[in-house]
Amino acid sequence: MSQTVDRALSILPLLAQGPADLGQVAERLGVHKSTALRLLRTLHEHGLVYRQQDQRYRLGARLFALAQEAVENLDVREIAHPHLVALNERCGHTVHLAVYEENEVLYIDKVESRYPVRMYSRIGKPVAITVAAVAKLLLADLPEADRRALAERLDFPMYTPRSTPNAAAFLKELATVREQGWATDLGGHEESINCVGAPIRGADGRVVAAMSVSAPNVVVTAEELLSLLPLVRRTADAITREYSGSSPGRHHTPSEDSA
Amino acid sequence: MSQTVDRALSILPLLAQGPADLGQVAERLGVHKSTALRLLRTLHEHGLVYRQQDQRYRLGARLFALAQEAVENLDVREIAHPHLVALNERCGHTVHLAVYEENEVLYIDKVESRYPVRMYSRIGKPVAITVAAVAKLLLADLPEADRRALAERLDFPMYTPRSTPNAAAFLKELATVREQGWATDLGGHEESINCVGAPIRGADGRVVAAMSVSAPNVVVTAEELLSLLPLVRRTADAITREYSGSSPGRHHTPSEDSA
DNA sequence: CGTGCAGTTGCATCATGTGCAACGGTCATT
DNA sequence: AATGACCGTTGCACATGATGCAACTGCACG
Repeated sequence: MSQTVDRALSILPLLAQGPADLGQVAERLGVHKSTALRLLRTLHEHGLVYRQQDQRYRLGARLFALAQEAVENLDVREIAHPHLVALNERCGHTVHLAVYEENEVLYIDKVESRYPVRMYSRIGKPVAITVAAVAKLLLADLPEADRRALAERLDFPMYTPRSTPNAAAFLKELATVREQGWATDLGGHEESINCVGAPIRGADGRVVAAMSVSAPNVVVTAEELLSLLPLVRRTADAITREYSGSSPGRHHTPSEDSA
Repeated sequence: MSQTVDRALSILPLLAQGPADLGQVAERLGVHKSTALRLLRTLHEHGLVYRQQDQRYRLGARLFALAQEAVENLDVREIAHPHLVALNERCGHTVHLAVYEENEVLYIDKVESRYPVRMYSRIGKPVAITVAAVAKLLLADLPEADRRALAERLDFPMYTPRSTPNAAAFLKELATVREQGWATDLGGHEESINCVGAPIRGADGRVVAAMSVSAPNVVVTAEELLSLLPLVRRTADAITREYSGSSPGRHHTPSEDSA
């Protein structure tokens, strides 16, 4: 909507692919060098872009700062974290928390076995949206039309023989997940890794986040992992209760909304 | 330099503090609501900003994607990583890799004991620039004038009684580090954590990154950790050799540059 | 010593971003 | 129920501010 800003922001993904000099930026943007220069300077002032010794530009540090601050401030994450830690202490496995946003699913917290290490290593990276338990949970809650539209648009990479193969199977899986209120990923992403997950809901009943417990085959069998399901669901429900109950001050009104 | 872009980008740190609605954004930007709307829409189209159900805006997922891609593409990181892993396998402790940029020091890689987990949990967060071993290494290499100017500008929080107390002590410490070619942090940030670090240099001899090994008191004493210094230095030197030698294709000319 | 290339600057033009005022929807008040 | 306040949204006329050009600089290379 705003040409100048639009052009400036287009520079970011361009630089994400690797450093580029002024000429390259101008060319790939389709603008005059002087224009590109001014845009880059503005980005630079805000720290989003950094100029290395060879004069080429690359993405800057402030970007990390922003991403960091953003994730720190997510209400759900804050509320959920202690619950995730507690769950991890009881079962010992890796615990994930994820949200859905604009056709992407991303992890916003993770508790690793033993160490309570928040690791954002996969943030931003395309999560295996067609197979991950948390992805199924988040997508299952979308209105049917959206689910259908999304399924059509997706690729279905066969990470393993047990990966979701196509849109039809995916939609069926989502329907199941939607009905039963929990989800699994049994070797669909990595042959030897299984997950069980449950949804976290807002005051209006809609799924706002999803959590899962993951463990490799060699530690516990899929059956053993599934036996944790009640515990996982109880944890998710506890988070749901706290989240939908305690934050009426944050949201304008915790009621309405339909779309 | 470009007013429109400048305003748009100013929205990001604003939203990093927490979600805000249109009115708040417009007010804090000092522009008309309709202007703020158009800027937000543009940011939204690029995924940098997300609109939650209550219509308020917060930072978007693409931000993480960009930060992620950016860090993935850092040459030093790529080259250093296997060396860091090898070092970790030999000594078992946590290994960090950091760079300096625009008055900030940030971690770009980390190898945790046992697990080769890349953890960006501290990326973007103000690293304890006055005490961390890697920070000292990176800052020690700046031209003296810059060091002095920076030291004046800094705060010197006393994380522990052993933290660097003031600018004078800091500059002295940097001089020492500069001369000896390695640095430590003995309980200066967390009472029980010690670190030893060494610099990684580019072809021109300037410090481009720094690495360190950290371990808690309870596992190894400071003396024991210091005994790892030769190993740490050898690792850093190995990275230096590979980095300054092998990448003549990436940089225009691996020679010149002085500023 | 000249040629070519990349980054930078100043400037005239007009495209673009701007603020205003008016509309529509939702919620709170009387 | 009806009223009023508030917030997001739209269309528009104006002039601010972004654009591309051309000329200048500094550097590297032949």
